[in-house]
Amino acid sequence: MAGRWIDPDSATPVYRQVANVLRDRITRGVWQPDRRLPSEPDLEAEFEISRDTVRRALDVLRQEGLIVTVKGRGSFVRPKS
Amino acid sequence: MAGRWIDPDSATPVYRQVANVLRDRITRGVWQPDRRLPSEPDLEAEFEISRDTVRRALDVLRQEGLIVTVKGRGSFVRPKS
DNA sequence: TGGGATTTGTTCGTATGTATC
DNA sequence: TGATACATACGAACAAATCCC
Repeated sequence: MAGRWIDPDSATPVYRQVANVLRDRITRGVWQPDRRLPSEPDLEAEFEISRDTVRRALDVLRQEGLIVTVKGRGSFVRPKS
Repeated sequence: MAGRWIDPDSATPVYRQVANVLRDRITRGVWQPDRRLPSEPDLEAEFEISRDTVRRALDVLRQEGLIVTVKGRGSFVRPKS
C-alpha cells in the first residue's frame, strides 16, 4: 500500500500523484499561504513512500512556484507577496 | 546532445566514453590524489546522462583502482597510499 | 550558553521496469 | 539474447541550518 490516494501501479509515477494531491490542498486553500507543509518524514508516513519520492513531489511544486523550502525550517506555501 | 565529449551514436558505449574522459583527468593530474570527484548528479549534468550511466562509468574506474567511493561522501581519486 | 532534536540538503547503495539495439 | 540507457523508488549515511529547552 502507499496511502489512500496513491496507486503504485498507475502509469503516473507515484511522485507525480503525490504532487497532485499536495497541489490540490494548496489551490483549494486547505493550506493557506505561508503555512508550513508537513515535514518530509510526516509526508513519508502519510503516503507511505520514501523520502526520495517525497522530495521528488516537492520538487514538482517548487518548480511550479507553489512552495518555497528553507533548509532547517521546512517547506511553505508560497506567500502572495 | 550528451555533453561536449560524448557521442551517443558511437560504437563505444556512453559509459565507457565517460570513463575515458574521467580517467584522462586523473592520469593527467587534473584531479590530484585524494581529490573528490564531482558528485553523481554533477556528472549527470555535465555529460547530460542518467545516473545509471554515471555509475557505470565510475564502476569502470573503481575496477581499475583509480578511484574509491564512500557512501554519503563521494568518490575520490585513489591516494598513492 | 550549551546541547540535543528537528528539518532540509547532499551523497552513494540497491533494485526494478521499460525501451532500444 | 544480452548489453546499454533512462526513469523510478526505496535505503542509508553524512552534513548543515534551525529550533527548543
